[in-house]
Amino acid sequence: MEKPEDLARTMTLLWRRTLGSPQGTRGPKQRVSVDEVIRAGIAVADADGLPAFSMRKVADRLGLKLMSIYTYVPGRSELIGLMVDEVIGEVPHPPHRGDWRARLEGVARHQWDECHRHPWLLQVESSRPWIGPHGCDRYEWQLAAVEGEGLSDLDMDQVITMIANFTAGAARSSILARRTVEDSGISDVEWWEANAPILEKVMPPGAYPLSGRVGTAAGEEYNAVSDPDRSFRFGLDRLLDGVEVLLRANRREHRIRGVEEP
Amino acid sequence: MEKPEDLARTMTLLWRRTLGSPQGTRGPKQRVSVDEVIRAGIAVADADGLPAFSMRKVADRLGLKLMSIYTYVPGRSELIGLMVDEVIGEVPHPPHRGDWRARLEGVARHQWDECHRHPWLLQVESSRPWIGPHGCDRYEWQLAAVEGEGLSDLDMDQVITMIANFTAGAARSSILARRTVEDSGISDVEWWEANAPILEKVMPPGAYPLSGRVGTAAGEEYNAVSDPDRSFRFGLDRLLDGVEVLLRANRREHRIRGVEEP
DNA sequence: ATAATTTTCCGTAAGGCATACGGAGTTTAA
DNA sequence: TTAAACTCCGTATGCCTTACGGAAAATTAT
Repeated sequence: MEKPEDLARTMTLLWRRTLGSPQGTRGPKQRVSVDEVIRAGIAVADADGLPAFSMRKVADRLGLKLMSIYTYVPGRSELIGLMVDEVIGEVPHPPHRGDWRARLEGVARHQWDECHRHPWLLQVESSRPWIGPHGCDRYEWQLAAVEGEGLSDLDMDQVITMIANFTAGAARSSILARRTVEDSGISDVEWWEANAPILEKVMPPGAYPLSGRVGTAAGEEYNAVSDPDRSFRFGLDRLLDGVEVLLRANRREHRIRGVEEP
Repeated sequence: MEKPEDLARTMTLLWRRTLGSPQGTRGPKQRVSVDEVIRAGIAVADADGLPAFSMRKVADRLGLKLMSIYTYVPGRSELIGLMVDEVIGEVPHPPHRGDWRARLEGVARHQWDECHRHPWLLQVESSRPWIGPHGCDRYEWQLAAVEGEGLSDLDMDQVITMIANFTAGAARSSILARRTVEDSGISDVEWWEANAPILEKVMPPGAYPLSGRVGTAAGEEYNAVSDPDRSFRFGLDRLLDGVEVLLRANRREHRIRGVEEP
């Protein structure tokens, strides 16, 4: 579905800062820049989400007509790829400080914040992952957080992947919950008024003993049906405890084999 | 954006097995059933994914015309809600066996398999989560996996949420990777032919030392850019190690307080 | 200075989508 | 027998992406 020439063109757009603009200079000047198109795209996606993200809205925001956008980027999905790499580079990766645990927490928190700044990131499903400059920097920075702790190269990759997967899942829950309260055009009251009579009819008392007990406890503690931020911290703590178990096991094995430790 | 009467209607559709069909019997008989509509919807989503899921395709599959579908379900998003609950009930939850670790592994694996059977599940973003019968059963079953291990009600909820979040994130990666090799219309060769010259120009040797080292090791081991199933198992093992740490800490605290243990 | 070339901007149109509305026909209840 | 309720569906509105081609602008070649 994707033409090879579009692929090459998108790659040169992704790496435009490194490559410069090697175009012939004939023809009228462009009224805006690729960067402006990308930033406008991000603004639209931030405001409306990815399903409602349209080329027309990007054009409107720039004072251009719809079809002009296609002289800047090959198409919608390529523009989204460019937006993703742009957003990854938005907040610089802070230098790593503290022990491995603090560093990994930083990596996870960085991704968590990013997902909440641009909730459409988790809606992106490109057929090919684009290899852009900021994505590459990100991976290098993530790996640096676990370098020098005695993990194998493979386990370094696995640990990073695990953190990223968990964070993505938790952020997805969080964003979905936020959308629920924010932009569903129906109020909590209306929602309960419509649901309660049916749920009462359909759930005999004692039908869901554990759900009832736990749901009540959770509801009282959270004052809501869930507390995504808290779930993120809880899960991350357990995950890092698990990493600690792995690191300890590695160190023990090294000692048995007679390898020196710092 | 959602009308209250549609909400109530969808709830009675969700719980149709429990409620029966309390409709007046006037007018022509329906040519198909709601269940058939839902199953047709699932078939379409399985085949084409959620973005390409359309009411017209559902109608075509049932031998009906487009607008007739709207006499069965209020609209597209409500139909998707019904499809989700249907799919959750598709494979019965097996009774829990073994220790807590085996049980939680079963819970995670159940969700993992489900996501791969119906990859569109992770594309669903409803404004309101529908409370359906199978979803309720699922939560009860998940909680039963950690009941009786000395966790507080709140921590039971947190542990389940954590497993679900991680599994969702890992499954998302897995499904994205699968789609990349399967249905992007461009071959691996074409992809590299378009990317390699630019990447060579743009990545001086030594620019990404850790990525280079780890990426090479991972590539050789996986024979691919990633191995999602392996990442899932790795992450789940670390996660469960982390739960074990929590359980141990709980037990120690109980002992200090002089509470009996089984 | 003039012609050729390249590039931008954009109008139009094709083909997809959800769904609001209303009409025709069918079945049951009054 | 008539009124009501319900199903099926044709039509229309208003979104969406993107292929194609034309007009105008800016540079390069002559």
